[in-house]
Amino acid sequence: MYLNVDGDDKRAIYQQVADGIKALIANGELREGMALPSVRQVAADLGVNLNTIAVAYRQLQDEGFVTVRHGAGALVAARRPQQRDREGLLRPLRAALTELILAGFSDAEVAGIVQQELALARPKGERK
Amino acid sequence: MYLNVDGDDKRAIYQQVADGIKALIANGELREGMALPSVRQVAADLGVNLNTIAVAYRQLQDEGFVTVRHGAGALVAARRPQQRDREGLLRPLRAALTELILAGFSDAEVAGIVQQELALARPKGERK
Amino acid sequence: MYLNVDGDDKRAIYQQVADGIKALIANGELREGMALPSVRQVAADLGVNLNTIAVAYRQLQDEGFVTVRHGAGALVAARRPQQRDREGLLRPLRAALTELILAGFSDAEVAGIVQQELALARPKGERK
Amino acid sequence: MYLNVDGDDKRAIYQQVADGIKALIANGELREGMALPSVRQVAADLGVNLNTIAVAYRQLQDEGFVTVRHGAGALVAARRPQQRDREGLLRPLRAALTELILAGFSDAEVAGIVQQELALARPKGERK
DNA sequence: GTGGTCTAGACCACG
DNA sequence: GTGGTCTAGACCACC
Repeated sequence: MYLNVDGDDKRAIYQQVADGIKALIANGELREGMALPSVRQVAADLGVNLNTIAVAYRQLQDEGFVTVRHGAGALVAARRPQQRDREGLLRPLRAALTELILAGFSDAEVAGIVQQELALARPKGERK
Repeated sequence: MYLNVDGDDKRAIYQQVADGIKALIANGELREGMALPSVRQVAADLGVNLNTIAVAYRQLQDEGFVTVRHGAGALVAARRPQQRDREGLLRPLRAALTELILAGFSDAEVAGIVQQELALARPKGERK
Repeated sequence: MYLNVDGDDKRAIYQQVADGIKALIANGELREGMALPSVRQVAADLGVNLNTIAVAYRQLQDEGFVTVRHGAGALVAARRPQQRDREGLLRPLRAALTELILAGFSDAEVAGIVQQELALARPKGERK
Repeated sequence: MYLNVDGDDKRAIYQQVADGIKALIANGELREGMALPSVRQVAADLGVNLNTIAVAYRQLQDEGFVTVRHGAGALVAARRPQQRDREGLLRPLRAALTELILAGFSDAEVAGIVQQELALARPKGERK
């Protein structure tokens, strides 16, 4: 279970944690129904405040990735290709691609980088 | 010159403006040496405070995309494929791709979306 | 912790503060990992507006001297001998030396002044 | 007569011009009694506004480096090791040295850089 | 006209 | 508690 927080990362700590757990769900390390580590556990492992992790879990719950069982930990929710507004989904992608373009990468290079990142973000044996 | 701010966007206003100008530079609407609209102009157009736009311009200057000449306006800087640390460049891309994956898109679909966004982010006649 | 702003100084207040903190880092009063005083604290101490100090801290963060953790304070960043373009580094030195020359100091005198200032700018026990 | 303005330089244009002329005086290219090029000439050469150069000349006059003959151009003033307040003279030096230290240079390296810059800033045949 | 700085005061987001 | 953002409005510096 690889979660970490990085001081050089501009995202808030809770966001790094939430994004990290989403990544674990995306790549299959965390599968439907599996229990997430407890808030206390994560807080201790990462050396951050309990409330910070609680906020991350709260966001994951709000977004539907996790179901919290009152007083009994959190589970990875059943996958739901629920439609999120396409705009909210594409905005971060656009910004990221713009940065790559301005950094001087060609379309082909960007496509290559994307393929590479997708390979890392996907479950090992499952190609969709 | 299409710049706008969106209340639904989670980014700060000044960040939306800065990102918007970067996008205009990336797609060639703003080319090297061209003058940016004045801080006051943008502020009036978008209906936000002068200082907010000034912060955006300052960030663009700090990042080297724009050269500001005190008392005269701001110009799009000569391009500098200056290397930024790769991590800082890839982190936002990773997060964006993770969201697409979790939204249920296959690798092929994601690749298609990326191609489509790249086409929009690039200058019309210039394919790199 | 000696920070002060001087009305006779031509630099902007936020710049004086940023430079002052850089000096404290350079001379070892602020070491890697140490917490900086809070924005509010500095603002109160110096009798200037909160935002002015916030601008200084932001510049320090942008230049990599400080890592700011939203909601928790700011820390002196781990040192990074990251290369800045030599020109930008030498220009202020050239201007300063020119002023000394025009003030009538000989090369030897200038060298002496530089040694004296270096001694003040360095940590007490550590000569590099 | 080498004067130029650089968009990457953070100083105001008029300040770059004034500093440039001071450097020419310091290194002997402009000697006591010599005529400075006309405001119009410099403005045309550098491609900047007349008023900008006028401001630079005004500053040089205020600081005593130049005597302006109403309607008849400007001359390099007789040298005057006039005491400027030491603080105002040392502040820029301190800031420049701090930046060098933070960039990772040792005392010896800084001293070497200073010697090198002094050699460039001095008249060829005259070592003081 | 341009951008730069500063203030006062408000509200939000984070830990 | 911390820092981040935004506003309104002022004044300055530069071209």
